[in-house]
Formats: sequence, C-alpha cells, structure tokens
Amino acid sequence: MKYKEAKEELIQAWGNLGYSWGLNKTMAQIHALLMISTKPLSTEDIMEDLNISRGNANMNIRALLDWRIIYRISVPGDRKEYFKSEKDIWALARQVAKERRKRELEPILKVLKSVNEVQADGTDETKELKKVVKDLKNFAEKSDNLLEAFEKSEENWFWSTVVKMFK
Amino acid sequence: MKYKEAKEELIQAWGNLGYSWGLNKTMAQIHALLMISTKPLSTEDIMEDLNISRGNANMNIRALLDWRIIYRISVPGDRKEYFKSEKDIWALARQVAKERRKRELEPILKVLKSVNEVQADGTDETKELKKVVKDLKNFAEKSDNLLEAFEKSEENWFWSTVVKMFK
DNA sequence: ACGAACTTTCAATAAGTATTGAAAGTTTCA
DNA sequence: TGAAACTTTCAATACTTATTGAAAGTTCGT
Repeated sequence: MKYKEAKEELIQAWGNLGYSWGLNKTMAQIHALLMISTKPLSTEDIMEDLNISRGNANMNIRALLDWRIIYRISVPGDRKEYFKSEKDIWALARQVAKERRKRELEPILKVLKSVNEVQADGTDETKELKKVVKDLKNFAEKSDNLLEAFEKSEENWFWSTVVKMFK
Repeated sequence: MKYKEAKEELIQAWGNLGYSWGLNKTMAQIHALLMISTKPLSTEDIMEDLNISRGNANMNIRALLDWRIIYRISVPGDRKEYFKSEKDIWALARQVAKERRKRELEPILKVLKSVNEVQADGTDETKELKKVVKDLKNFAEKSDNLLEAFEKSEENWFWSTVVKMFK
C-alpha cells in the first residue's frame, strides 16, 4: 500500500472512530490529519488537504480546541496560526472521556436526581418508575466515578491493572 | 413531581443517554417506555404513548430486537405481538457494549491492520504514519480485549474490582 | 380458500446537521 | 492611520437521517 492511499484510509477510519467517540466526521478527520502530520498545519493547509471550505475548517478547528485535543502553535515571523494535535492516544482518550462525562453523563445524572423525587402514590406504575430510576441512577453514578478515575489514571498502570483484573 | 411528568422527563433523558450509547432517539425512547412499563406493550400502545407513526414504531422496535435489548412476547389468545425490555441495566450495558464492539471497533481494527502495511519508503511522513497506526492499533486492540472481558463479566465482581482498582 | 387481524415496506416528505463562501471583524506593522 | 493578512460569522444551501402513512405482505382461524 502506498503512502497516499494509507493516509486516506486512515483519515477515513479515524473519521468513523471519532464519530463513535462523539466527535463529528470533519472534526475527526482534521484531527487525524494533524495526528499524522510531521509539522503543525495552518487552516489553509487543512482546507486544501481535506478539500473543505474556510468556514468549515475554522468551525471544526475551534471545536477541537474546545475539546482540548489540538493546540494552537504560533510560528515566529508568521502571522498565520498553526495547529498540532495531541499525539498521545492515551491522553486523547482521557480527554475525550473527560469531555463526554461533562457533556453527556452529568446532565443525565441531574435529570435522574430530579426524577427520583416522584411522589410515591402507591400505584404499580410509580413503583416501577422509582425502581428503574434508582437502578439507572446507581449505574450512572458508578460509571461517572469510574470515568473520573480513568481520567486521572496512568496508562501503564491502567492496562496492567486491567490485565490482572480480567485474568 | 407527578408520575406523568417524571415519566416524560425520564423518557427524554433516556433518549439522550441512548443516543450517546449509539442508539437513536426514538429507539431509546421506546426502550425507556418499555423499561418503566409494568406489562409488555404492543406496537399500538407504543405508537399512542410516544405519538409516533406505525412505520416508525415498527422500524425502531425491530432495531431494538436486532440489538437484543427488547424481546417479543406473545400472549395466548391474542394475535398481537407484545414487547418487553431487558430491565437489568447491567445486562443492557453489556449488550450495548457487545453490539458496539461488533459494529464500530471491529471494522476499524480491520482498517488499521491493512493500513499498517504501508510501504516503508524512508520518508518522515511514512514513519509518522506508521507510528500513529501502530499506537492506534495497540490502543484499539487493548480496548477490544477490555470490552470483550466486560461483556462476559459479572456485575458485582466488576464493580468491586473497579473500586479496588481505583482506591 | 377467504377475510380479518396484524406486520412490514417504502416512496414521499419533514426535520436535523453539515458545509459553503462571501462579508464583517480583528490584528499587525509600516 | 491605512491596508494587508488573517480569522470569524452567518444566511443560504446541500446533504443526511428520521418519520409518515398508505399499500402490500403475512398469518391465522373458520
């Protein structure tokens, strides 16, 4: 397989992976491009390489900055902004976990806590609802704690512990 | 909070949770409805409760069956099909993990393995690409193993191990 | 084999998301 | 301060995905 072909396949695959991690396709593709680039790229570079418009490039670059998985780089004597990605996949995974916990899990926990206060009127429906909410809340809280710990963990330690855990 | 209000909020919240788990909104809402229902529901019941069309209800019920997180129930003397959901959240989480591993992680692993065969032509670009692919493949394989083990694990054992792990 | 009861399909359409590109905004420096 | 170099915004539009509902298909009891 040639470099160009491999590069395109990887950007494509990363686009999909990113999507299932909660990014959107273009975001993930820009990230992939920065991952395999040997030097920081400008908005212009990204536009050309992925064949996307300036607006689109700009928007998605900002989203990636917002997720804190790419960084701004300034080159002395050049007014353009350049970008490079976090290249450590472990750091990337932790960061994504952190953002998703904040964006998805926490709002749901909030709702579960409020729904938990449904009036106990003695009907079966209410009982069932309370039970489901309790179970779900319990699960969500445990997941939240697990993710929080994951965000703070060390790669080598994490995997070796996991290996022991499932042996 | 009244039952009706709580029910609606829960279905809404579950819709969001399900979405971030890779289901779509309606699928997740049907599932939520079945979770809190005290008895199996027919397509008709679901249509009425969620205010959706027959086609939509049918499609999403089938998708849920396909994910194996709801089941068909037949009531003797009644020709309609009824559905009930898996109510154990742990079992649900494991099943979702299983489906997503199959649907998302495995295809990406396949691509990574093929991209890995890029020709080493000695350029920096190729070196960088090979490095990224190697790291990503390594991470994806480890995640795949972790998920596989998770799918087979027991709830109590899992959480108690996790607690120990991050203590 | 017929028709009632039920389920599935699918073309049309609605709703939601992503993308464009030109205009407006900002920064820098001569 | 002026204007070139660059970034951001946003209304218009293209693209994607979800939803509808009527028609076609299936199943079952008589």
